[in-house]
Amino acid sequence: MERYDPHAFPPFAVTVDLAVLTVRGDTLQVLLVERGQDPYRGDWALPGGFLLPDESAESAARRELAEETGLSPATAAGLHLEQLRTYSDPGRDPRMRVVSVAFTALVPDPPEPRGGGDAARARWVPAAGTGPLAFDHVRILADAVERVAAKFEYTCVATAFCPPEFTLGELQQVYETVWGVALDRPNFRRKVLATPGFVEAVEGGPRRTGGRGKPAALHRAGPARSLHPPLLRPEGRHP
Amino acid sequence: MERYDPHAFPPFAVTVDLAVLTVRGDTLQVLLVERGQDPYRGDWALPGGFLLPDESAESAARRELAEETGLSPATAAGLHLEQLRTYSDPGRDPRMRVVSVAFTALVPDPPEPRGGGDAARARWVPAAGTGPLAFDHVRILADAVERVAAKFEYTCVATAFCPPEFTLGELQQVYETVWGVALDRPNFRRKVLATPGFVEAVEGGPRRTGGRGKPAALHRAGPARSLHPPLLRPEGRHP
DNA sequence: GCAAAAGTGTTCGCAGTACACCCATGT
DNA sequence: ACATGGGTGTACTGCGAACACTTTTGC
Repeated sequence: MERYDPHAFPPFAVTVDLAVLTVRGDTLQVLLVERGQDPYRGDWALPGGFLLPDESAESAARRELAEETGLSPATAAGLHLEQLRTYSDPGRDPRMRVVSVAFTALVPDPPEPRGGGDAARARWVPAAGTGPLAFDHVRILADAVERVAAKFEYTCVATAFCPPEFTLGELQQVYETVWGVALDRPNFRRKVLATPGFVEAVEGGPRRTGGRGKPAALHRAGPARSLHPPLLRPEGRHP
Repeated sequence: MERYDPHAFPPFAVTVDLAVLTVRGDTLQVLLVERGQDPYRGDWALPGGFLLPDESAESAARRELAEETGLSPATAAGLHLEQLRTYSDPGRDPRMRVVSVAFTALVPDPPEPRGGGDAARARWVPAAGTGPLAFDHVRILADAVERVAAKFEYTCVATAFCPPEFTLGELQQVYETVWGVALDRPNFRRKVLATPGFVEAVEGGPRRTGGRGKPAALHRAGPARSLHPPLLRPEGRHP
């Protein structure tokens, strides 16, 4: 930094890109928007945009998240948002040098697709096997999915995919979807309940989920953020 | 991104900052440079610098790493370098908007301090309890140290702190230093050897380390990058 | 009654823990 | 001889895997 004239630095554009993930039914889905401008006009891409002059990447990401999901800023403020990594290869944007700070957002099921804000169109698609995406977004998406799957092992973020109150069956469904494996229900249940602060029981009547079967007890996300000992994927796969 | 004129984006300066860590004896140390220019002239800071117009953040980080450590580019190319996260708060640089991509580098002990390249002076200092640093570098350093400690649990990066050939005692010393705890030697040994690809035995004569004691067998870092099951810190502490 | 989902109990094996103990070298 | 660090063996314990079983609902 010492040998540069502060007024002669090479200028870059800085953007944020968001991998907004949700679990719907038994598939992990990602929010994509259709690009309305060149380059990649008409292609699908991760939502994102330029940093404004006076905001941090985190602020920009949360602003974009609220715009693209169509949620109120108050609701969007509570969503789980986490920096993934920064992509800076020259040539990743054909127009100019763009450095992009990528984020992963985990949202509970029902935020309706809605082509909110400015994006031409927006939709949820399965995160595995999206077609080609604009820029290097296929790689960003792959990194995001792998990171989330890895984080499930030693953190409590899985509850970010669940509504405020959820059953242990729903939480297990989230794990099984993200990991793509079946888990033993009794063991999963014990493991979760044995971790202090992972989930908290909700007093009051249980509810039925799909109607059939015994009504399940409801739980809330607890204050814990990490899982000790971790909950490891059956066939330990770490790339 | 759609509503912006490509030629009217807000410009930012982009830098890389490096937390270059090593284990010397029984302390984790970080490489600091003395700033030769305002702002923070005369203060200590993490090494780093601006991105050149045609390089990625990774390239810039490796270039700076070679310059600051004074190692040959060929040697520096083999060092463990990993993106940490990006710091973008407005006001983190008093002059202008600077977005910094931070990296963590792990180097084996003996790369001599050397105030290489352009930095006025450079020195190794204990990573815990450095005085105040320039910019937000105290926070970057803290994030780097915590990340490394966490990675030791489920990856094989610890060998990056060791020379090409090392003893299991040295590897254990690295773990104990980074975690700040004592480990049981027989159990550590079995755990490491039971993980395929973590370390490989070197044929040929054993060597003595400090002279005293039984000569230890030498090992090389193996091809494995992850640890399954993980090697957990005794008092599971994850912030 | 039957299917489906929640919830409980129990057995088994293995991995991590905590040691005791032997080996090889320098002083 | 003894201190120092390397290396091996072993008994105990607790968690996770696997699976049987009971409970409560909708149809």
